[in-house]
Amino acid sequence: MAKFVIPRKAVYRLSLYYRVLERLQQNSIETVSSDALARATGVKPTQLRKDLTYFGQFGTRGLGYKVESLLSQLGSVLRTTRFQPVILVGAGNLGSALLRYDGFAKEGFEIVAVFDIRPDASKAGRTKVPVLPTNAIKRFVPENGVKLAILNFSPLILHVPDHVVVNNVNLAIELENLSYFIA
Amino acid sequence: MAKFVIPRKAVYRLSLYYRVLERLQQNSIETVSSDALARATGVKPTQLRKDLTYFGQFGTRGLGYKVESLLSQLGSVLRTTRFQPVILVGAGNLGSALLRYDGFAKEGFEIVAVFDIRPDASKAGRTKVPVLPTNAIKRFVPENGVKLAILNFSPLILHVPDHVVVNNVNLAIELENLSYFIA
DNA sequence: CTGTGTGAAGGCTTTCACAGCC
DNA sequence: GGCTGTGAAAGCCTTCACACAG
Repeated sequence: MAKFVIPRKAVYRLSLYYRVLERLQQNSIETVSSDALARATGVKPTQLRKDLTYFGQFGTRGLGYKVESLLSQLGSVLRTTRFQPVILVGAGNLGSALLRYDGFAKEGFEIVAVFDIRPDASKAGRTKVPVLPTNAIKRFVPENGVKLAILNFSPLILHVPDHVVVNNVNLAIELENLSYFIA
Repeated sequence: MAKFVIPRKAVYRLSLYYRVLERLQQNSIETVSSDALARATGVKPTQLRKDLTYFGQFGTRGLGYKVESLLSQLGSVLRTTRFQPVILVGAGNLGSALLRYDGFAKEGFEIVAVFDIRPDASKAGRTKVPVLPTNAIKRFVPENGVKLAILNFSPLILHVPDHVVVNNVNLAIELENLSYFIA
């Protein structure tokens, strides 16, 4: 399974497929075609099939995919990626709102710490998660088994070593960008 | 200015450049090279220059870019995209946290309504923004001058006409995806 | 000689077209 | 006949190499 040749975006979509499959299973639907699954996910059927082939052959020609089996197989691809300790950078309004967002916990991610340039007590407030100064990241990460998944809500660009993966989240920019494409 | 040939991602980065330039201006820095601006934004210098050429020629060879002038020119490219009324889909924990997030207002976006499948009163709670049932979107949008910038925090795929631009935000998926690339 | 502007090359991702299996 | 699996083609975006201006 040549992991390095798999497009990033294909992996991303795997998560989308997984979620739709969960819903199908809840509704006792047993098989699904690439066409139906693709439409529910907002992608093209050929893309879905292509994405799956990066990881193996899961379907039956002429029939489609067994929901349960595909779910468990995608699960085992994604499983390794769950239950990761995560840190947040930026404890502003958005970052601290996310601390109270239980969606992460449901998905198996534990936010173990938040970092902010000015970590004042008020921000920690209602949560048990420590709010630490940004410059403490370097020490914290190896000491706490954070395998370096970082969600960055601050307006700063984090310069990190190659093995560190950062996801920058700036919703205002997302929006601005979005609206550029309006008429 | 052949707008249709401009890569989406280039437009996105324009917003990033704009923000860094604002900071530079606040610090009374007058000129900046593509190299410095690129590093501050986390992109490659050639990419920055290429991005800018989609919109015109803003620099001086051998010297760099005048911060103020570039700022105002990028501003006029992006300006049209600001002060757009926006609707949110999904009033769960994350969506309602965002209602209290003042970052959007600062950037010139006004959230005019939130839609949710089950719009119970508790969700509206502390805010003035109405929480409406999802099926009211169709009527609401044209009636309220929403030019269809939609931030979707629900786990649903929104099927919309081509002229509608949707930004799907599912942070749990972002994270899951992020962690796939860790060791 | 420094640093921008840009055609051309390269790389990555999506889409096509159709072979292969149920 | 229906639907998956997949090499090949197309499309999109990034990077390179260098011309050109100050």
